[in-house]
Amino acid sequence: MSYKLKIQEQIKKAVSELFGEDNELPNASIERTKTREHGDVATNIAMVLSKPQKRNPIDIAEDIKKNIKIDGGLISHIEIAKPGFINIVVGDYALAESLIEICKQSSGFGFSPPNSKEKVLIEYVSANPTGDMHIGHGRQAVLGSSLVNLLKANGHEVSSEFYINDYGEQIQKLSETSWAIYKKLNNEHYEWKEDFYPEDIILPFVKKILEKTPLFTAKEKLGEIVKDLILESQKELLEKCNVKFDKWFSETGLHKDKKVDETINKLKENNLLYEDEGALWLKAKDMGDVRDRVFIRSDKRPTYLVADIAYHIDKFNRSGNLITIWGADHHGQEVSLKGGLKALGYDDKKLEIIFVQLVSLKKDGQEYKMSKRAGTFVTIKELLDEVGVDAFRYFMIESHTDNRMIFDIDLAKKQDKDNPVYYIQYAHARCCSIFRQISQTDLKINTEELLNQLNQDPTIFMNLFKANNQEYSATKSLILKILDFPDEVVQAGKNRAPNRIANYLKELATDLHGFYTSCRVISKNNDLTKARLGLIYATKITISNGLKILGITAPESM
RNA sequence: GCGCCCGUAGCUCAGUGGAUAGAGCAACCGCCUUCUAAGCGGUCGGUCGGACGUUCGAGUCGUCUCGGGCGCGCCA
Repeated sequence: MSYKLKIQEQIKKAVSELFGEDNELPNASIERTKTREHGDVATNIAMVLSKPQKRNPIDIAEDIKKNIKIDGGLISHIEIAKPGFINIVVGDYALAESLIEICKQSSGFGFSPPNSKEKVLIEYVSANPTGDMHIGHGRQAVLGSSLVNLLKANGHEVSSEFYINDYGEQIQKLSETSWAIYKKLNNEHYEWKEDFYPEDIILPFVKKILEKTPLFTAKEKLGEIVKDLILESQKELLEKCNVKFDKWFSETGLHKDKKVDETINKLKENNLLYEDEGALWLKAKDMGDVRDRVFIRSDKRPTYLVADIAYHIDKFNRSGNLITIWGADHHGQEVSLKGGLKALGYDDKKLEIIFVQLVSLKKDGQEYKMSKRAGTFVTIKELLDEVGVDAFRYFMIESHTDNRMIFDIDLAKKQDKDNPVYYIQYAHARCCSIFRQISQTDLKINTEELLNQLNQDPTIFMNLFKANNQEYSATKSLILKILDFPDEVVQAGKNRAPNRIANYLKELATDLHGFYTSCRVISKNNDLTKARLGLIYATKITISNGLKILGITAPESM
């Protein structure tokens, strides 16, 4: 049990002794303080109790304080502050005990037991197989893969999926484009339409195919192979970014298996469709949408939206909880998708759609929309080649998904050194470096033996606190920060916000660097050296576990 | 016009209703005979777009308003 929970229990006990057991206080909390002047943790419980008890919060706080044991073990000091805060200074012994727990849990520190929570299926990226993925897809890819890791860290059974839009207009257009390029390469007459995909992107794929199979009679066949090649290249690129999917789900398969027809029939049975101008429409406006939506075109082909409902039904049949990540430009589809699902008896609250705001570009101080034609288009590959996968992922995960990302190309290129990811990685490398050093000294400290010792005996860690003020302060800050990690993982998971982990790691790195600067780890004092080594080990583990969630490497040296 | 998202330091952004709003970059001043200076310490920088409300307490919640982005196709 964490020191925080232990303190919480003590307070609960004190409160129930004073005011009775049945005090439900949803607004009461115990949280880490921002400044040392307010202790290490604080609770607002006296202020929350003030109204129902009709008493001054300060008086209540004083009473609670009297009922709490202050012996330097769990709690070493309590102070009542202004409006009614109870500020608590955590005892050194409780911290030493907590450090032991971390060493024991090691690479599992901060993580809930695997598959201890419900199943979640996350669908993301799902880019069209029609060419290069831009950094907008990159943002979704990094978010999605980090979220997969994050929810796993929270104990969920998670699977991930990429929905391949290999059906309909887009793929038709891909066939037409490929066919025209094919004809051109054979010096035959060809027609180039305005809305075709860019020649420079499709051309290499067609060329590659023609090396093996020079003759084609059907453009659909050619288009099919081009699509497969593009998919393969997307897969490779995403894997380079540490983005992997458990399943690549084909939209065409959905049509072949009559899943789309089934969905249409069910919607018909439920009287949710009507005919107009030769097309079948969903009564979406009744569901709160801005207008009704076409589900079957007048030429009898189903639209993307009805296929997406069929796809989500398929996902629901495989997993109780769904997360779908979309670019913000798709938010208009949410109401009809959820409305359709709800009307067919699925719980739309079990489908969570995360909208990732768009990425726009900044070049020479001016903002642009990403556009191939205007030359303001940055692909994942370009950026990846420029800054490497770690910096790429950090860049993409750093800011919250609700924020529009304005991507400064020049800054990103410059950022190879300035990127905060190196600050975090350097902290990890420093920890590793100390362990390398210790093996070279004549100190009789064997790392493995030390860790075995640290697993059981808190008295070794008590040596950490025999220090001057500056050392003590740096040490305690670092310990408290490490101990925040499990809470951060939970909070980040609940909020679907892996960027919080990035933020947390930055703060942890700051505390490590601070500790490193003011506390020398390897010294003549053997006990102190052991204790500090243990703390460095705990730090290293925490950074590494956090970076693992973000899909970023934790280098041993830099 | 309607719907979704965002307005926090010069720039990029953090900030589960808590106390004196924080980092990084940029600018300026310091710190390497000792475990990696990709580091540390300090200075400068703010009407949290604005107004009203809820609350013991609001950057955070609500209403309104101003500014920006996106969407409102028989495209996906």
